[in-house]
Amino acid sequence: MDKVKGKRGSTALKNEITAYKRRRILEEASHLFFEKGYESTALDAVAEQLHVTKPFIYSYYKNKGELLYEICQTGIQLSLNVLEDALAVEGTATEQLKVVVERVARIIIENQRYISVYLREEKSLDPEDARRIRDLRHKFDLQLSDLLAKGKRTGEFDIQHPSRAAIWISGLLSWIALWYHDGGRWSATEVVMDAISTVMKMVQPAGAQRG
Amino acid sequence: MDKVKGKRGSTALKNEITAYKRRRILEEASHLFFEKGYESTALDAVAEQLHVTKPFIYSYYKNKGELLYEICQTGIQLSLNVLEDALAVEGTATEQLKVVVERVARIIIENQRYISVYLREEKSLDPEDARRIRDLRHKFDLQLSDLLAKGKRTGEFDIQHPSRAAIWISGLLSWIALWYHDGGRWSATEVVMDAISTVMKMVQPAGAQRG
DNA sequence: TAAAATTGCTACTACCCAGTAAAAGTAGAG
DNA sequence: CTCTACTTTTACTGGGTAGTAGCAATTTTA
Repeated sequence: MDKVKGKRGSTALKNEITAYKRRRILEEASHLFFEKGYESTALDAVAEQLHVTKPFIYSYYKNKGELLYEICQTGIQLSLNVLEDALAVEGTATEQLKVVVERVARIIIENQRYISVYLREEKSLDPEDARRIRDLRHKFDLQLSDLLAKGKRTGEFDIQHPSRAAIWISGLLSWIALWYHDGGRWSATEVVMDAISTVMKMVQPAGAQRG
Repeated sequence: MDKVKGKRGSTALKNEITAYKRRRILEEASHLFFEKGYESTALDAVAEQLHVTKPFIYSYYKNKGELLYEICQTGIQLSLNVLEDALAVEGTATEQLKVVVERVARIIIENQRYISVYLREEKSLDPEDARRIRDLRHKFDLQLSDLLAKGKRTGEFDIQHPSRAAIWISGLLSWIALWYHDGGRWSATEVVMDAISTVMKMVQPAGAQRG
């Protein structure tokens, strides 16, 4: 029996279970926040989806705001991670940009709930939390901007202002979260492909060939 | 004394005053909904801004939802009107598209509050109201799509699928409402100009000159 | 100036929901 | 079997707000 910090038994497994419960709570909360909006969703409704009660949630999350923070943070952090992974792939700016757009578009479609809850509910976040997430987005835009600047130097891209171009591109990607829906007019793959070619046209110099 | 429909006196002026009061209510409501979100804004707060009381608002609007509807509807209707005006201007598809993007971008910046409240709070709308506004947006996308299709036929535009391109373009325009802010890094004019050149690059065939 | 209509406000209700205290239930250790 | 630690629930409070009934003030009409 280890008395380390007052805990006993197989803490490893216990932590996994706790983590699992937290994930499930987050999942159902994100569904409901996405469907009905944050303020219109009662934690009792989230609890009901999980067949538990509200105080159950409160023993895994400090309050409703923390739940919102984790949802918003998750979406943005995932996008940022994917961007950084994609940038690590060797290649020309053109090749890298294609990989970035493809992967980020995919992750946004897969995590649509998280991203769109963030875009819609930013105002409901605790100001400090909002700032932290804005910093992540800023990091995203900066890295994208650096890539565009690199492509501009090599002559691959024709853009006037990399940081403004980065905003249009990250906007185009975010926009997917706001209108895409499963089983809609277009498949995820079509949307991703179209996002790639649209972004490439935005940056390609006049006279360039279609990639 | 005209007993027409139970009204008397100078109904014309009275109606103007009533309309003015409704506009003022809408204006303050849109400010607060924009700053704090719809559900987090109490009608008492709106009343306070106007130096009146809540029942005052209820004598000009049926309920809080009607206020939200008018705000959302206003923003979208304005954009649609501007699009239709712009399409009435004679010219090639290229010229028309430039005019469309310029005017719509401007109207979106001018009416940012209305547009972004709509984008964020669509889920809080009465389903019937939401449908009506979605129809307006759909009309917008269709007209834009027709313009793109026309440009494609004449060879001015190189796009695979006009209706998907229309979504990217209307997304790019809507996106402005979500990140632009007065006194920020870029002026309204810079943003509008950049929107135009970005959209034109999205549709221009390979080998085309910068406009 | 008095009646009638209109306009706005005071004061209230009814409901919803975030958050909590404390009890009940459950499982492992000896 | 029972003590202990942990998990989940029952049952509640407090604060906030949408919406309303009815009164008070003002303006209009005659």
